Amino acid sequence: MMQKYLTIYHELVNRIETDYWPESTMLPSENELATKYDTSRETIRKSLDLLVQNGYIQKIRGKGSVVISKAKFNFPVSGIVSFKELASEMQEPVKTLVKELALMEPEESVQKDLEISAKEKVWKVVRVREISGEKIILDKDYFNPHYVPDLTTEIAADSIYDYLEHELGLKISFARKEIVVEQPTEADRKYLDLNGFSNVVVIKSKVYLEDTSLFQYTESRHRPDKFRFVEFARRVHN
Amino acid sequence: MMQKYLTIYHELVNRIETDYWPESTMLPSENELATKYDTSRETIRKSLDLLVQNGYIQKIRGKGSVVISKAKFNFPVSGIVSFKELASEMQEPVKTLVKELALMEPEESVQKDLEISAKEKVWKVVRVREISGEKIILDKDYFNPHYVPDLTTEIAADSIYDYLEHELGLKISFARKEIVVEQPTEADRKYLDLNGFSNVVVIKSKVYLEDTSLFQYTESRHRPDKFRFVEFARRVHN
DNA sequence: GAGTGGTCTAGACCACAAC
DNA sequence: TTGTGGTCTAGACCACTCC
Repeated sequence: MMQKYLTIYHELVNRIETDYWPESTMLPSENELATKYDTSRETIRKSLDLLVQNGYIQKIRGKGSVVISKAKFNFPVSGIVSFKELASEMQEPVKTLVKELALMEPEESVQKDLEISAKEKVWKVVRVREISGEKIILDKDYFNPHYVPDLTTEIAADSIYDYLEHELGLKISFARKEIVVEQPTEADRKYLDLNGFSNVVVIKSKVYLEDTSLFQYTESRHRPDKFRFVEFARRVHN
Repeated sequence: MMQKYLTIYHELVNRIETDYWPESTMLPSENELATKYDTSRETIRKSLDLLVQNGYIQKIRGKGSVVISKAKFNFPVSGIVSFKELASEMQEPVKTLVKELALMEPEESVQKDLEISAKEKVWKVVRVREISGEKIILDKDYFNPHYVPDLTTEIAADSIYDYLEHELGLKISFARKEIVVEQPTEADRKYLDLNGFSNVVVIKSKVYLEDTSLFQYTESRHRPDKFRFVEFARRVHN
């Protein structure tokens, strides 16, 4: 049995996404919802908090909750969401090409990024993402073998995250990301269809497990014309 | 009197940022904190939720809350945080140059972005941000005059957000942002020290008030070598 | 004055981790 | 078995909006 507040949250999301409640509609009041779902107001508020965080509604004190949802879609900015998950929401056909997969002694910079002591080996995976037949993204992943003892080309071609979460039972929890623009490296020129572009957009991520251990460092290198990042942000007055 | 949970949140943030609780320390349990602050556990949990959202701690079921904070700093990515706020956290000297300020009939694209009917005028503000003597960022802001009737060069040179929030009493609430890479425009070439770069990173934002009305559209155009965006992301399993 | 969302309480039971 | 965080409840009072 799923938690009440999550069940209610999903039902409300559904009503918004199916336009049962179109944009700028007022939701029923918290008391009404509590009665309707036969629960307490605090539980309803927990569901509404999720709607607020995910950009579906805006609460207005003394008035109520307004639907503000718009089309929402992210372009592949990997790190905490798997490429397979993103690809499933995209229109264009996508393909993954595994270029490199090895357990090796890492370069010094990676050693530092993965916070690993010298001489420890790491998994290095290099993959190209092809979108509509063009090689757009170069993903370089490094895994701490303490958490990821084995990897195969089959896994890398499908979804490493699927494998980690469902086969190994790892619980991925949070990531620290950084987006910068860099000069293309040799590997970028070799593997990507750069079309003369003299920059690539790079998303660098450190990914952590539920117990706060760092297990992955990733660089996702994008051709700039195909890069797009969307965000919903709230102004905080803490 | 500030709300209890915010007061407690700030006190906990302070303990983390001053290294009273360094990284990977275990916080006192929720029950201990509730006793210590003479409050209920739910109130403590509200404070801890804020710490989680802002990347200070990670909660582990059955164990406790671990400090995960690292140095946190954002490079000027304007839209929902004012440049003045960002500048105050930066090391380098910054300067704002107002290049244009006028109430005018907007181009068609801006009309659309601001969701304004034809023939309505908008405030257009063009400003250059100089960092360590280099012209790095070009900010183009458009305001709906229904919410922002007056603007002056003095306000634009200092902080428009200060003026909106403290003088006009506007309550800025949320924004939808998009980050893309574009070719430099004529204005970019004219106003910025592009140093031969053939791309600019553009952050486009629509900014909304508490009552969900759209009042501002902004393009913040950055020289790519000085652009940097950092993010803390959680993996959601909703 | 009636209705809304914001805060806070004092309990309860649960799933999970550690011993 | 004990202690932790996760969920849920039924109430209370407040600040705010609207009529």
